[in-house]
Amino acid sequence: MADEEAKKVVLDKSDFLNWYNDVVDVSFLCDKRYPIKGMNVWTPYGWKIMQLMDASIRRECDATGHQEVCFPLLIPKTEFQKEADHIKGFDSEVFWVTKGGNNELDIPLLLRPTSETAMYPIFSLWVRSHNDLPLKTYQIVNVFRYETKMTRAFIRVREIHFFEAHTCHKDAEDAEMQIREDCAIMDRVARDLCLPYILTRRPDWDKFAGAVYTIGVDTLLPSRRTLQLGSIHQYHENFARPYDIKYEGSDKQHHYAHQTTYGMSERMVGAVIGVHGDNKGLILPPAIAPFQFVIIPIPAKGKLEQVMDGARALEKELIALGHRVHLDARDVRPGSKHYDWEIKGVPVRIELGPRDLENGTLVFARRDLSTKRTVKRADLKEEALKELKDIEGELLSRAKAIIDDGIRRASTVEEAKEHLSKGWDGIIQTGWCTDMDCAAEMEKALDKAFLGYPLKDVASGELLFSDGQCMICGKPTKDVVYLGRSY
RNA sequence: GGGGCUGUAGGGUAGCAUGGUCCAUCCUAGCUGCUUGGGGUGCAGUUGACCUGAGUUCAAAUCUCAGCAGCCCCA
Repeated sequence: MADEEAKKVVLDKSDFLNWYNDVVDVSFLCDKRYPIKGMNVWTPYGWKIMQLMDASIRRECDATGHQEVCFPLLIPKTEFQKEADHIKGFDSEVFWVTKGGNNELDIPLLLRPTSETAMYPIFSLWVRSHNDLPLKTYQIVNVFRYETKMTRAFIRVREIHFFEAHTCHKDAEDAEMQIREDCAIMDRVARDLCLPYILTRRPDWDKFAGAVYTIGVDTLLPSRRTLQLGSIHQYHENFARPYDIKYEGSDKQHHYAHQTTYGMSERMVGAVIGVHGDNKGLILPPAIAPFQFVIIPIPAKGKLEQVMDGARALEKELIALGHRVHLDARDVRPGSKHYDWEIKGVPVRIELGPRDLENGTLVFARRDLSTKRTVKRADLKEEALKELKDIEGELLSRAKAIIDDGIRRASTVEEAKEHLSKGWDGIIQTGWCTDMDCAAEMEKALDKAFLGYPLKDVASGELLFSDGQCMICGKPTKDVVYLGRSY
């Protein structure tokens, strides 16, 4: 099937999970027919979106002094086992390589589920003195996790296109600064995706295996369930000790490095699909749309060549202006081109026909609002920029509206149920005394899981506190928690 | 982790209960030709499939078992 063509189905976003599968299918972002569970093929169009997201991440990492590296895919079992909590966390979901040719391997190798245990033995060689710090690295590679639950394109897969930053610092304070920088990077990347998000510190039982604490970055889908965009981890010396990452300080003493990591994945593609898409298909934010403009020529008898010449000139000019453009020159009717590119989420379709050639105009069709307007050909530069900016603004404000109505406060179970009884099923903000029994009872009463402790804002990294009471036992507490449901 | 359902051309389906009617139905997409062209043109012709393996049987798309894959529900 040619990449340009889209299939016909009836999309219904009110049935979110089916809608999601259908929209991935018809927009053909990946080919799910590869015969291994949870391993899909990236199509040219889907891969381009991922690459543009990667480019956004690379730009931000490079600008903040990170260096891109690439570590091997295989990790010896012996290295993997050095940090106890880490093993426990990943044990059940690693793929093992146990044979080379016909020979059993002496030391089994595993496909990285994440790269701590691949990188840190080498970090211990790289980090010698305080002059080597901070060490800020990242890589964009595939990781493997043996998911036993049902897989879902981009959201739960076994081969994951993954970004991971790994840093080493001289002390805890420097590592904290890194985490704040990570939040700032997240903020800029999320802006490209037009996705607002929620920052929470995960509860202890839900933190990354081996971390001191984990900050989760979640966006909210229209179904008011969360989808994780990324996570940021503070390790302190937890990995530096078993992997012996030490440096000699200016005090001539040897110290363990303090480490952080930051992860994001192809799940962001899932989030963009889920948050922005509608019953006509995808809606892509301009920053990551493979084509920001698609030109649809409207031919007429005897004027085909003139129209095509005009279309080619228009294409050339838009490219020169720095936009990603596609001229759809297929010999099919214009109407079917509209449908095809609508499904694929192209922000702006530009019609150019004989009338436009005569009048010196173009017709802009916006994907997000489904509106058309006529613009002067002479104003192309300004109009093109304005259109993309307007679309970004519209997508962001729609997504913000989902989050704004997605979190509600409740100090008692009754109050929470009051919210939930009206068909609203979002995130509940409440107080928690930190007692585990209360946590379990809370999750059960609300039929939701702990998301974590919300952060006050991106810049400070501080938690949001308030004078409240535990939802279950009523004891006074300053701790504020979010409970919700996730994909 | 437990349970249920499903697997037929690129996609969607009929056939399966009661094995033979099926070198397998229809829609769509593909290909060839003509026609058409500001939101899914129309006509004619045409290519293409029973998930894999084992079993039962004179005979398997259809029954049995296993594997693989997909979907759903519950914990």
